[in-house]
Amino acid sequence: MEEISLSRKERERIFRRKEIMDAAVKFFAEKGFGSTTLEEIAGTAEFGKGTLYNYFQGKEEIYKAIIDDVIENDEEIIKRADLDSKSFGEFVEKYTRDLFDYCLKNKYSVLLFVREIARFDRNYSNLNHQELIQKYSKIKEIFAKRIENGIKSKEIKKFNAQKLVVLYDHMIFPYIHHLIVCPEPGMKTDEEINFILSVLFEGIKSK
Amino acid sequence: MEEISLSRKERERIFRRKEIMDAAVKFFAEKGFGSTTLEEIAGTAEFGKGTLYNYFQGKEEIYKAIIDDVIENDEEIIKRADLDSKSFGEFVEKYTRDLFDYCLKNKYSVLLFVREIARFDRNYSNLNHQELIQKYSKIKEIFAKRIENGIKSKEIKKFNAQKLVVLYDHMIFPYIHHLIVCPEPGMKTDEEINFILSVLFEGIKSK
Amino acid sequence: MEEISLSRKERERIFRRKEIMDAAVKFFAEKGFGSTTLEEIAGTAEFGKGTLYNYFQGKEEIYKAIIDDVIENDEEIIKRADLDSKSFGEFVEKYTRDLFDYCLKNKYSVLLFVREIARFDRNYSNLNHQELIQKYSKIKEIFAKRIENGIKSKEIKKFNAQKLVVLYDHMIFPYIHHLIVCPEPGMKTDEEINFILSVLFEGIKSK
Amino acid sequence: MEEISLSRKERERIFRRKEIMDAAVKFFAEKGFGSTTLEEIAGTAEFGKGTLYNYFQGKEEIYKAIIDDVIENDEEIIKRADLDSKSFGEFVEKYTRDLFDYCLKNKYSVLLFVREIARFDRNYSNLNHQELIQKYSKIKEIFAKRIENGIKSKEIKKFNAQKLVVLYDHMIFPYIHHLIVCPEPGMKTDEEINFILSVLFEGIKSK
DNA sequence: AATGAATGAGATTTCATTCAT
DNA sequence: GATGAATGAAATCTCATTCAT
Repeated sequence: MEEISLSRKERERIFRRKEIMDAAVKFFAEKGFGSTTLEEIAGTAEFGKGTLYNYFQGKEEIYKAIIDDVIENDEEIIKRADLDSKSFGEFVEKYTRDLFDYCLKNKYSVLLFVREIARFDRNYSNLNHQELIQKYSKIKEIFAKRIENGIKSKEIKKFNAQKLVVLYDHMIFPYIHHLIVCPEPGMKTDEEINFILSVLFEGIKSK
Repeated sequence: MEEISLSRKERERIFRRKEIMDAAVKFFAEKGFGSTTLEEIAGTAEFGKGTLYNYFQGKEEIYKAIIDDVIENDEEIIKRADLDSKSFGEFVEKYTRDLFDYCLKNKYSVLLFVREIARFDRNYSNLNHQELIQKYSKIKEIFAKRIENGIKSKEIKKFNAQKLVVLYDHMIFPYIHHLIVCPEPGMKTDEEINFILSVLFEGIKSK
Repeated sequence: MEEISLSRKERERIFRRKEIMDAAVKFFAEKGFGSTTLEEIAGTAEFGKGTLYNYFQGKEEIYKAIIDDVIENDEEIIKRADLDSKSFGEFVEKYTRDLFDYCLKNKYSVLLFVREIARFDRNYSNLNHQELIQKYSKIKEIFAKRIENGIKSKEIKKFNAQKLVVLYDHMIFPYIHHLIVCPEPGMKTDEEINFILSVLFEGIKSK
Repeated sequence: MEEISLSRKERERIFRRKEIMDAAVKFFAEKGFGSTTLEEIAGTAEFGKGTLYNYFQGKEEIYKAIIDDVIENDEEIIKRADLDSKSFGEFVEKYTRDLFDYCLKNKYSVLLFVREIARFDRNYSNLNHQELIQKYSKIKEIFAKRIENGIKSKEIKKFNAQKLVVLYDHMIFPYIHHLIVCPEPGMKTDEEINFILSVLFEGIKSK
């Protein structure tokens, strides 16, 4: 009985944390960390200011939790794509498709990620994100390994894998972001994915 | 005589504005607008805090002036490339090369631009950037027109021009940024440009 | 139950606003708006600096609230005198007496009013006091109407009513102020009122 | 020659001091000491900010010089009236008339005086005005003495002289101020003086 | 657990005064 | 003597955090 009660409490706690993060991500994405106030977040989350402190240690922890969440999802997505695919092409397509789905459901997370990803290249951060940066590095490593395999199997040309990862990340997130922010009626995910992957694989030059 | 004297003052004023902007861009880029303090800016610029107010109306104006400066340079660069090139390939190469040069000399501006460019898609801004956004739109229009011409002349495949511009912008700035932040010794600009343009034109798939 | 609880909070809020205003009026009166600091006000009100902002939007709002309060009280006093009196003499005596009472209990408000009343003649104000000025005009109108009636009923001589109001106001407030600031031991309100009303009604010339 | 040159310089110096004071009085009167900036004053006086310091030690000295000037003129006016008149009535009339003339030529001085006179009752001042207050006391003494004489000679009723002075001062300055600020076309000084003196001497009650 | 009033450290901004030109 | 750029002390204002209820 007690265990069940605790478990419900625990579930509620996680649910409320998520609600706060959902409220916060919008502001962090649009205004940046320093220009966002806890009052805005609390107001949007429909909690009192003080209540946030029952769920997070402070502003920074909310921020970290959001980024963490995005990275964790990204990691899960890439791992699944890695497992479920054989060729490099298959891998990228699956990864891109699932990323798309995730982003469409979490539009402010993408915007935040687009704005923050630049910092991850190095420790360009006033906050201490060592763990986050390391987690993000793992994702990049998985990608890089698949690229190297793709090169070995002659599926793709011989490129510097690190650079290609950078190129992909900085191409895919802003592009998704653009689709979210400037949506065209009748947009079809498949077509968009085909477009971006065709550019990536075939280039823009006509044959 | 008097005219020269006035002109010197004016030149000095512009020079000092630039010094302040140079000090500020570093912080805006690394920490974001809201987390940057005027004290940091003033300290780096080696001015007293109050002196900044003789050159700018406030923190926001400094920020705007920096973005404005980047966009103005971008505009100049793309216009020159537009004039000096015949084919689309020639145009992109020239534009990319000059952008590279500019960015290598203004590394914090790129970083700032990478972080802020996402906002320009829509009015995602706590600051009022109408003019800036319009200026940036003009740059994109020039690019889009060249793409359409490239499509007409069968130089490149039939893509949605708007989307391709987005793709290019969000690919080139982060990539340059990455090179600046994670520099490899012996990096050669030409090779980097060849790499990114080869991906863009030919794709990554081996033939 | 809930209603009572809400009401207590609201009452407390109003009470604290008044405490801040009471602390502020002293400084505004003695030193003027521009030379008064929020630190002084907060210190005297025994609040932290930031707390003031939970009750007022800023320094200016505190100032306006004080003036507003004085004018509101003045309005109430003159309206009651207007209702409770028949002859003009009765009216002025009642109004003057109640004004005296109010002023003796709110000495800094008088001082402030004496210093600021001059601005009300016209929009001589760096602050925007349109509403306040209008409220004050209403008070003057009530007085002017009574004067006109007094003239009609031959109780008083034929004067320009507007000018007489000005004269009364600029005579009564400074005089009360003088009594507060330079109090003589054994001062009796009745005698003071008799003095000022005798001058006003009979003049100083001996018969 | 040198003496003449010095003398011209000295005259110019005094002239420029006056110009600065004329510019300043407007702002001190309208906005108060603390809310007036030297930049405003310098701008209006058509001098550079730094130039003010060649003529005054600082903001406070400008302020003092203005009040000093008003009081000196007031003193001169009352002294002349004192000398040139026999009866109390004659004295008050002459004093009032000359005060009117002076005020009409120095409208901001009156406004300033109206706003500052309240402080003189006691040392209600953040600035140190001991000398000014003493000077002003002298003026009041001259007036009080004439009142006492007027009482002795049965010209006027037996009033407390101090209080009557207060009443006169606080009646005359605001009234003049009102005429300046809300001027009616065709206003005649003589009539206004007659009005105010008739109230003062005869009262408002109809016989 | 939820709240929001209170707080004060720290941010932005103002401005009298100085001083090199 | 005239100037206005530079300054920093001091002002206003913001807001993350605490804490009593």
